[in-house]
Amino acid sequence: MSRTRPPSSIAVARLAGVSQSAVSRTFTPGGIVSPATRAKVLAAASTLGYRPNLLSRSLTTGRSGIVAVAVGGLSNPFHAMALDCFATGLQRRGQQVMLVVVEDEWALGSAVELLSGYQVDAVLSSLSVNARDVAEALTRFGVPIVTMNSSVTNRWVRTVAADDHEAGAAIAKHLYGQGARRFGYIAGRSGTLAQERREAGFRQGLAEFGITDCERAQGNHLHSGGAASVRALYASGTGPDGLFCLNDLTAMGAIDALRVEFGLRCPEDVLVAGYDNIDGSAWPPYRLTTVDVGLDRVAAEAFALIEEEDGGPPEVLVQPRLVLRASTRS
Amino acid sequence: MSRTRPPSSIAVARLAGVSQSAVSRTFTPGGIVSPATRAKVLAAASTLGYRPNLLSRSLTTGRSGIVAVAVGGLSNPFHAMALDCFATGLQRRGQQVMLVVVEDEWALGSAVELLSGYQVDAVLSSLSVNARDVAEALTRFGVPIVTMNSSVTNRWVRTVAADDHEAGAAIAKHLYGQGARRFGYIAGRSGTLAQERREAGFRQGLAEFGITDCERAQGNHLHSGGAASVRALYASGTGPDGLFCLNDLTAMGAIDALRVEFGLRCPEDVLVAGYDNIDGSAWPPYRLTTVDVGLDRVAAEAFALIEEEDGGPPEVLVQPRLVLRASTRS
DNA sequence: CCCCTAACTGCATCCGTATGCAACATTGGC
DNA sequence: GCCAATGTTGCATACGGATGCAGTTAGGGG
Repeated sequence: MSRTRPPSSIAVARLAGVSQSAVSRTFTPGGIVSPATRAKVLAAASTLGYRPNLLSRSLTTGRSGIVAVAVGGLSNPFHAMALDCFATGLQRRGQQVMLVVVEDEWALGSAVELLSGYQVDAVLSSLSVNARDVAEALTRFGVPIVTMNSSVTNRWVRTVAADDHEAGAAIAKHLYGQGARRFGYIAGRSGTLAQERREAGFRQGLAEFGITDCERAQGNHLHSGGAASVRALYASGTGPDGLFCLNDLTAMGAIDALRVEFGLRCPEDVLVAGYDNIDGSAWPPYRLTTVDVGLDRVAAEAFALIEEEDGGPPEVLVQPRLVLRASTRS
Repeated sequence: MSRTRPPSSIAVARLAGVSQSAVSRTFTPGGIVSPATRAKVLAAASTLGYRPNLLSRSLTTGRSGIVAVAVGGLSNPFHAMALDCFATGLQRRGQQVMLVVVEDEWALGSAVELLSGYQVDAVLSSLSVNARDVAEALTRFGVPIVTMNSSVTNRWVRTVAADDHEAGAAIAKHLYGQGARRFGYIAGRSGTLAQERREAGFRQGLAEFGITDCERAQGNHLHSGGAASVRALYASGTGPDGLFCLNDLTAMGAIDALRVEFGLRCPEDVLVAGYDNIDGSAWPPYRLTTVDVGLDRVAAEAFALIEEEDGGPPEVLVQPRLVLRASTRS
């Protein structure tokens, strides 16, 4: 596509019969120009279709106005929600979003390396950083990074976390209160912090009722993993009657498999709870009890963190909210 | 966050005892430097943690390496899928993604205005452009724009379209073949082209069986709109026994409402088909017959278009694929 | 009517990198 | 031992815009 260079401030200045600085000042917020000059400049700019080149502006100002957002696979609605939240929030604040889709925290490292070349003002990530060497690598770029649920933080890597432990315990208490006595937990793929905290909280919650047994299966954060886990848990003998899944997608897969493959009803035979409060969790086939982390608040805290002067807290905790629905109403 | 400016090529040059141009050539693909100099430069660069500033590079080269992607609300999984496709494809091609979340095509106009200030090399959008003045506004920026399903195209605004008309007709034929005789169509909010083509194709398909009656309701592209439309269609008397919805989310809402609010079964009482083939459409409660537009091919064609020299086709058509599932198996 | 001040303008320079051009060194051929 | 060809290097400048500083102008007060 043969692109001719767009008009520069010099071209506008020439047409308007003023200096290039006058053009620059006209388009710089807070720039001092007389109304007459401003009018001439704006007229010339509009006939030429001039728009200031924001990249070269960032050369002098040192701020690009670009914030990078790194998210995991968008086929998980939670990641899509998080991205939507971050992106619209940033747009409202007049910042641009550079998107990176990333597999895991190691990919985050190389992504940030690349992004630092684009002088991004900050990086927001819905992934967590739990490996010390990844955190150190990220630190090298001198870019403020805000992640979700990281266990490793430092001057440049901060985190906004939901109180997953608390939420896990609350789910345990709720399930017990609804009459469940044989418990199961369906985990995610890797040992992420969110995952570990939810499970630990759940088990501690159970322990308070003197329950130490809790079956466990490994999913993949997706619908298919929930279904596969149910197959593993219920294949022989009686499975759990209270099931906590690390996220909604997993829980929905679990419910579907319980019904279709084992003829078990939810909530009559098995109580199921999830996490994330994605749109689908509220639909009639599921009516899933779940946990809403409050992405709006997470985003707001993240925005505050990247503006924070040095010395801000390395970790901010947000209180998630239990969403009770029919999937756990016995 | 007090950020100290990152090291520049001059700093590296000084440390390595060479000229700034030598540093530049070392980091420019195809740059001519002797192995000895390159080694010195790389050593100095690594001790300083130097990364070339890609923004100032784009100042001289005229290409930023940034492609903008504009998508509608990400709570619709289809948009999330499209974004995922575009983003991973662009990343693989070494381009960066600037994301804009946008309400409608008018918002697209102002978004592109802003983006052109960032010298994006191209704009990909999962929205369609149907208003002539929007298309003309977009043209002013001299940025190649590839949209989905636009009815207005020109030198700068091209489009990759799925053959929605054909797909709509195929759905009609399929529903008729499965025994449906009273038909209904649930539309989207606005008069987008995709929407109109799907409906027109559906009606034409019905016409081939001599059917000219087709009830109609207006949804909102979301689950809630499908449910509301079903309420409108089935409130009085017998509703349709063959229902085509402009997208999967709407269809899933329709199915849920049919079952929960009217006690109607799908597919036994009503055949329901959707469009998009989002993940959830395959889950047991729905097993939705739908249309897969083949986002991979769409993305590939879009990439080809933005590289095309002048004179490429303004519109590329992609053949969608019918996905038959239990929701239409009588 | 004059002087001082405030408002504005343009000049020059800088931001970090790319690149045409001339200068330079090295090597080989004769 | 001289010249030319080849391969490197640095100098200078350009990209588009922001800004300190000095100079200009207009306006107000005495």
